[in-house]
Amino acid sequence: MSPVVVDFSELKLNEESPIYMQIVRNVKIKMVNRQVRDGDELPSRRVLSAVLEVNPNTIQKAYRLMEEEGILVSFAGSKSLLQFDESMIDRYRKELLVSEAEKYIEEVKKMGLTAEEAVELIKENW
Amino acid sequence: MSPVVVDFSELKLNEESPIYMQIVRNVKIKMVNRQVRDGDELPSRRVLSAVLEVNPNTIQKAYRLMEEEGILVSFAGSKSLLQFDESMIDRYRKELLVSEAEKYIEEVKKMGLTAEEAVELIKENW
DNA sequence: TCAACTGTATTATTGCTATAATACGGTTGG
DNA sequence: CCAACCGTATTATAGCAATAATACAGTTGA
Repeated sequence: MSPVVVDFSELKLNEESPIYMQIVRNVKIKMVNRQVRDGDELPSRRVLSAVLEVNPNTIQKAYRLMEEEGILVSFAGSKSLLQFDESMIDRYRKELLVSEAEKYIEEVKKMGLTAEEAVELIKENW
Repeated sequence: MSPVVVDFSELKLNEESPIYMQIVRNVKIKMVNRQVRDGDELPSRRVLSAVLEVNPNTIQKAYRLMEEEGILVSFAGSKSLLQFDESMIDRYRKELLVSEAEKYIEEVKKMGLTAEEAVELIKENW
């Protein structure tokens, strides 16, 4: 069976948060969306740095962070493999979604919106 | 008539964006919420730096940015006054609200939510 | 086998945000 | 008048993210 190497070619980086955090976040979103599976392989640091056009050290920082979170295992001189189960997917899904909702709610409350107006604003801009 | 000096004592700074930008954004929100009026006076750089416990240079950067946006006029050795009209309030209100909605929508779409689910998530977390 | 990869580590440099410590000249109120 | 404010400007330092250029040892596949 051919190895499954995760694709990052569609990832668009922005300047609102550190690149290494955007990469970690992107992996979590792929987990939630079932675009990656337990055991899938991440591109090497050097390959991904070329694909995303960022420094290898930045990729290393992202990978190290995922290792510390326990979703990535690296073997010296070898592959880097994703490692996670359903409970982690559930946790990340909730974390990602609720934090986005809370951010939105906090900001529109500052501008005096009601829940109904906040909902209407979402529908208008969907 | 006693001068109206804008209050910043309730402003909570975070570390998600530069302080000087948070200050500018806070003034715009105050405009939208009618908490400030055209002609109101901002605290001096030194006073606000003491209130917010940040460096005077950071306040200067925020004030300079507002001058460049045309909502603040400063007189050397004298007061700093807000200057804006209804059309600017309308513009800022739309800018602030739509950008928040778009950010939320973009993120939850990444996780495959439908418009209905996105709305439900807002209601649940309101 | 061995060249080409892999992960890992180090040092230097750049840019931005923020702090710190001053300095200078204009404005103002008692 | 003049002390106490004001806005403005400069220089130095620090931390973080990111880049750049290497280096080294382990793994792997043709």
